[in-house]
Amino acid sequence: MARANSEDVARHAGVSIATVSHVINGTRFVSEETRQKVQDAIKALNYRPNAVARGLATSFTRKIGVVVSEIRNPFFTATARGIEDEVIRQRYNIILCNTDEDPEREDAVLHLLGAQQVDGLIIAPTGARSETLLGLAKAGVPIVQIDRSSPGLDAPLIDVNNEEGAYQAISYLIGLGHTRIACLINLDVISTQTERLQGWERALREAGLPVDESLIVRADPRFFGGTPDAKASITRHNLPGASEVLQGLFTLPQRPSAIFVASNQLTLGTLYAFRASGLRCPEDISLISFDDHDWAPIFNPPLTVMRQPTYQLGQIAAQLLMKMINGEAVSAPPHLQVELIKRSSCAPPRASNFEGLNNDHAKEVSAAK
Amino acid sequence: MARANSEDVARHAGVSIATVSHVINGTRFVSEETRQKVQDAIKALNYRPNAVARGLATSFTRKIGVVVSEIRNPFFTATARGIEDEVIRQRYNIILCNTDEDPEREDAVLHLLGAQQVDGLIIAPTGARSETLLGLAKAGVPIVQIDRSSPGLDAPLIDVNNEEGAYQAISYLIGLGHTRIACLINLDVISTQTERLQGWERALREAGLPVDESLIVRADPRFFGGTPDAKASITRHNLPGASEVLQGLFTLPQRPSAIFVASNQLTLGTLYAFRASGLRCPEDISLISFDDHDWAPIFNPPLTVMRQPTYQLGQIAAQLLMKMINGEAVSAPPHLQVELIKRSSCAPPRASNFEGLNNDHAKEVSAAK
DNA sequence: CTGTTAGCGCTTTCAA
DNA sequence: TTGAAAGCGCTAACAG
Repeated sequence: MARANSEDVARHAGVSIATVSHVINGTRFVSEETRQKVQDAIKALNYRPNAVARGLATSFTRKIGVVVSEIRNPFFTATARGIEDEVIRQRYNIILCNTDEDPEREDAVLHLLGAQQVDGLIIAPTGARSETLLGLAKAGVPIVQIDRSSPGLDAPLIDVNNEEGAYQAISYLIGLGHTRIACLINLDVISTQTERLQGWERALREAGLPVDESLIVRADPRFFGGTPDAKASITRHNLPGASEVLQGLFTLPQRPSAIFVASNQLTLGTLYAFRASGLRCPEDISLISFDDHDWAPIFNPPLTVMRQPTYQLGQIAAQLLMKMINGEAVSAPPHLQVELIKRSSCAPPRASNFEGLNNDHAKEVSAAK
Repeated sequence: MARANSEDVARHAGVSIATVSHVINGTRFVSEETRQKVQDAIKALNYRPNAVARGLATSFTRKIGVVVSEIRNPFFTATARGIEDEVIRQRYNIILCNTDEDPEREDAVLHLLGAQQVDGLIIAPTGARSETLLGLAKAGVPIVQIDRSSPGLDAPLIDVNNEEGAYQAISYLIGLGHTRIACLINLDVISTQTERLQGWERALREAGLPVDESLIVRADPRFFGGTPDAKASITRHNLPGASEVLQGLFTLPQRPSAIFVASNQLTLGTLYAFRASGLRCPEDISLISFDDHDWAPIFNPPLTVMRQPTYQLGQIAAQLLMKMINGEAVSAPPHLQVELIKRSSCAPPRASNFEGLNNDHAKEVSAAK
């Protein structure tokens, strides 16, 4: 049962193929009578226009590319959902691709997306400069960047006020009385991470606190925590590895009394490390992290976080892209705002943190090895 | 800077357009010499074949549709990732669509996908019979179902042994000494839910335990828990609503000593309800639920779950679909196996569950109203 | 108010 | 070993 095409419809309705096209697209006047005949024929033959043929003729394919590092990262999951909800209303589809922060894979998917003639692109670029991406831009493909920006690319970026958000988070901790606040980030080729690091530093400086480089810790971004699933294909390091990074910090003579986690992918690993080191949160150490999680409010302790409007971020990116596709002028939008959600993982530091207890923990940790 | 097409390449290389096509696709012999000229021209012009034109000519678009109810459900997120990893190797892309378990939206996305001439479809269908889906199947579009099956559709289904998994979960609880085990499910038009309910019932019967219908509770499947994000557009009920459903159960004269949650979307809501009712897990009530979460191992208590191989499920579905697209014969694959992950949310029931403590809780709850 | 026709960029017979 | 040319299904001048 081959699908009918517009010629079949035209024949069935006794009109020309052009008329069929025009009643479908409402692109020129058609008398009520013929319009009805065409509609009937369409129904009778169960005709569905072929978007591929249309795409070839018009150069509009009604598909956009959505490129993220990892769809399992809840940040991107929500963003992708926001995008889809937005574009589906205009009968657009999204082609979803993952890069794993790997410039090679990014390159590969961009080539495919280019070949597919997507009408536009929403991308969370890897940190690396991408000639392929620049080429797409030069070829006239509308592009919107999300979360971070790609070197050399002139395309609107939808992101949050990372520097300010981090500044607020650290200031909150300082207000609680903390003076040694660690900062955990992942890849520093990702602009969000460096921006948040800057916010950390500015807050400390403005408070007249020392900026101790040893409190900056980097960990593998591909760590998602419990890894209940088969993620071996993309996971370089496993659980103990991520935990170890933090444990080095926790056995410092002057252990930090609080930790700021700049990446949602690192939060679970941090919580694991607390547990492995026997640190209680917030009694022994406070925690504030970027991104909320649906389990955060009922975790023990409920997590204080910097929430990002992820779904909305996707929506806005999609709205902007659709405008660009429609040839409308667009202006660079302002940062979205992060929001401090105070729950219970931050508390004033206890005096004991800096004395006996700290040493006890250090002993426990060494004993565990 | 318009993109070069095969004609440009042909001209530049001094050969025919047909030859260009053949060197690109390796579809007939071309002398080493001309092949080289073509390759050079391709490089010089930075030529990229247009997949849309190719799709029109060959009727293979190298796109497959992936239809899930909600990409933010971690089950589908992982599945989608498994699919993408699998198909990207064959230079296929996925078009991702959400249905929200809404037959109308399902219908809409299926129409779009059909128009886009996808080479195949992987779908977690809503419970409703879909003429559009059946039409696609009849039109010869290869289809693989995941997680659940659509009424009347004859397409391979990749799922887990739901009935058996539920049976194992309940048997485990019975082995611990539980006799009143509640079963929380969502939409009973979804086959996974009814299958798990059947497993619950069989385990009880085989153990000679009473099957008390009042222990079967249905809750809104669109509940994701803390909803840190703007999900208003798809969420019918809010937090208190979901919690209430459970609280009715917990104030029963003979409160269950354990609860089996048949949907990962209901787990967070259950944990909220525990908290709201002042029930400690596992001291007052045991919990076992379908699907693992990355936060489950470090939750308080660490959650005992029935883990599903989600990523692998996607991979297998994609492998099967690619075979179908390539015209290979495929046979219905066996169920994937769920795995009981024992952590700490299940414990033997305490005598007090059935006496004083129970009434205390009932009082607390009524007092709270 | 409607029909004819030339593409869109590629694949694929059929010839040579 | 290669080329010419007819589509794939649709849109959009151009004509009437």
